[in-house]
Amino acid sequence: MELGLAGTAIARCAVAAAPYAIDRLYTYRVPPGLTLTAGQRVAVPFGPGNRRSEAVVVALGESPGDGLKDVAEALDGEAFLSPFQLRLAAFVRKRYFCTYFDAVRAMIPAPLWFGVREEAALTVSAADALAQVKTAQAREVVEFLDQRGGSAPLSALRAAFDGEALSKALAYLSRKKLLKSTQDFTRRVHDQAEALASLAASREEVEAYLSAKGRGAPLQGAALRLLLQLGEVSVKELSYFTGATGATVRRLQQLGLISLRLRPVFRSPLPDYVEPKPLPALTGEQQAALATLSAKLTLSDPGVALLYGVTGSGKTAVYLHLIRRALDEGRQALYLVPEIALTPQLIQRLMAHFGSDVAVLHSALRDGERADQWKRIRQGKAPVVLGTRSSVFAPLSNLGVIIVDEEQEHSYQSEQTPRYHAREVAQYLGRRLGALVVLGSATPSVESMYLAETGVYTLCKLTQRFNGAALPPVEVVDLKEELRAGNGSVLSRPLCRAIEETVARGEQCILFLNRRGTGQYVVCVACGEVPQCPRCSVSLTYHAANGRLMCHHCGFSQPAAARCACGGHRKVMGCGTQRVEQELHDRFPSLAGARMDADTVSASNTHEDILERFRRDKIPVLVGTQMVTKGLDFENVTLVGVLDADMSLAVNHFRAAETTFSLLTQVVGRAGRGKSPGRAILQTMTPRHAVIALAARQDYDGFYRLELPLRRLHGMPPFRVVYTATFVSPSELRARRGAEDFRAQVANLGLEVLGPAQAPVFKVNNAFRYRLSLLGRSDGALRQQLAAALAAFSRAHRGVTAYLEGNSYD
DNA sequence: AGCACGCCGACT
DNA sequence: GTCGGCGTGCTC
Repeated sequence: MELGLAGTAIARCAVAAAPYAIDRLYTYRVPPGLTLTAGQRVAVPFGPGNRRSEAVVVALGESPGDGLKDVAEALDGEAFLSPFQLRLAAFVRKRYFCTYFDAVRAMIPAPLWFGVREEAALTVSAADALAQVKTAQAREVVEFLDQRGGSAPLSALRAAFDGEALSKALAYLSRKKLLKSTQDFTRRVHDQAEALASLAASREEVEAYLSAKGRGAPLQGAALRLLLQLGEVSVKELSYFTGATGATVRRLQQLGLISLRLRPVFRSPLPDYVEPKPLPALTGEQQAALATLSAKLTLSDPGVALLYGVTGSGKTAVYLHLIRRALDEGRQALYLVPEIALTPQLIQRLMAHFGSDVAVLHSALRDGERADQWKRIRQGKAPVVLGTRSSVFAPLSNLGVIIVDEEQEHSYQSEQTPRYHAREVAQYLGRRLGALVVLGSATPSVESMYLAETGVYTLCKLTQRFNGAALPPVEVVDLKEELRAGNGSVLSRPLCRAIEETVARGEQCILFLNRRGTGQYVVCVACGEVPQCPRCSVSLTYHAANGRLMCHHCGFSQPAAARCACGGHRKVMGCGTQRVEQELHDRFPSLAGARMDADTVSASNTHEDILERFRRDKIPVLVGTQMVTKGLDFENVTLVGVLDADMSLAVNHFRAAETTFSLLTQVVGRAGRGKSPGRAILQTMTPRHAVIALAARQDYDGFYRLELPLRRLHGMPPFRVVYTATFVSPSELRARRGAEDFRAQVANLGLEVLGPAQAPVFKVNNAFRYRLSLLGRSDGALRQQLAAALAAFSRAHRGVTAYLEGNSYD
């Protein structure tokens, strides 16, 4: 220890309570007796009221500092995040305009977050408090607390009182110093462990004990004999096989014959065992791609590769070989997929080759499973990680390869703070850890293809379908013509004929509804009124399952009354999958159908259940949304119908054409994966639209050559970055003024600014949203200037929340 | 954001 | 006087 000059031990922390406007690392004194490590979570006092806030220690040091507050307590026993993850958090903060803590929290799986429990306590006796309190609400709160011995959790108060009145009363009481609130932090999920028993005495001693007991104590005898045979056995198994109870085990432990130890148990969603298989044999083309890619694995800066392979060309086989190579180099592999639905089939394949080296991470896992998969990864027990967007933050520090499959999918873009894009984060990881990043797609995003074409990425192509099968022929049906012929149904005549023919051959069909989230709604037949959300500027969606009208933005719901306020009858509208199912039934009464969408998929009736039934029972028709497009591989499906091919073109977004093309190509690719040839039918209102025609021909190159000049012309990605700034306030005027002010503030940064315009959903939860689009170069200096402008804005505009995002994928 | 402080008008 | 509303300043 230094003499005299020794400074105080300090911790620089990312504090949860610090909003964007004042976000920086805050310095606290580490009180004597507390030892901290960078990456550990702590509780600190913050603000004038010294409310306790969660924080993460980012760095430790010494300083002469005085006037520093003390760290209140350590929440973790050891570092929770690695030094690398802390660096990654710093990158995320800079890149995505969020706070340190937002960035750090992204690295932690939600089940391992701390929850705050807030408790309100009277500081004086209830009688003394009542003597000083005049308002009725505050008196009621004091009495409520008094009945509970002077204190109660805030949640109990919230349940008992009206929200507005309660916050007034609490503010009043704490102003008078009659009330103090405390915060403590608890974790949702705890570690699980199992007890293992083993012999603590020598074989001879145990045998001596057994013969001395003779026929007495049969349970002890059975337990000891099992242990003699097996060595170490979990107490659970010991009880199961011998009937021994906790008492028997305790007695044996007291006698010194056995000892117990705890071993952590990892709760797991993975199958216990998958039959091992050799890696799939590769075609010449696949081998060439693998050779190019694996040559990069050993480079110190392998860069990014785009694996552009037509549907069914066997990209997955290349990935598997690449993962094998990475493992052989002693390194880890991260395999990202856009949808949870894709993981079950992939887990089987990965485990067949890599066994217990595989971990899986996504938000549909149960809390305990998710937490434990994460811990296995952190402990280095699972060098192969399969997961969705958020698993790009998995605690891997020795990555050799990162695969981003279906890289064009917008589900890689996070919709919550931090609004990161997993493909971008993957590229950061690649650079920092010297890992190869492989972007895979049959329809790459225009950005990625542009970077591959200009030599920034390495381009690998797979042009042949794996089994040599031809792509299915595609027929485009003009729905306007159907209407003219008097067919207003969602099923055109050619599609109906095709369904009949397919079913007659004992083959199966998939009907795809290009519905983007919006479901069914109700409308009054008499006055035409559509029930709106009282808090948001959207119509309420009808949910048949609970018979309620619900708002997808704020959670509002109400029973779906059969009659409107005017007395008129209400009718369910919208081309949902339900309606398609109904029309199918009307047209083909004897035909069985299955439906897959957000309404029919649930915890007890998963994707896999529905798909398994479809496969096993040879259900003739499957009707579904987005979910049916992804990676399904059914040999017996020979007809794919797209009911409304142009739906996603109507969206006013620069990526509309790309999304539509990609979606249609994927859907069409679902047909004819087996021995029988497949076919596809696209129903559309705009049969001459270039994107529809190109998708019908499965002509990606044609699409790219059409789209790139348009992007260049409009200054859209990849030529510029679209920054989107959103301004939210309960006051419409303030939100708009805010947007105008920000526009003025960034006027000299050389950006093209569009707006302010009302956001697509103008009002959400009684708050109004205005938006600015800023087009500009993607460079660090500009981002820094924008970040500074945003922070200054937040300080200057009270009551307006501003968000900024620099990679609009949504 | 969340809190304290200070100023003001209104009620009592 | 005391309360609530609102603008302003600060957060290790």
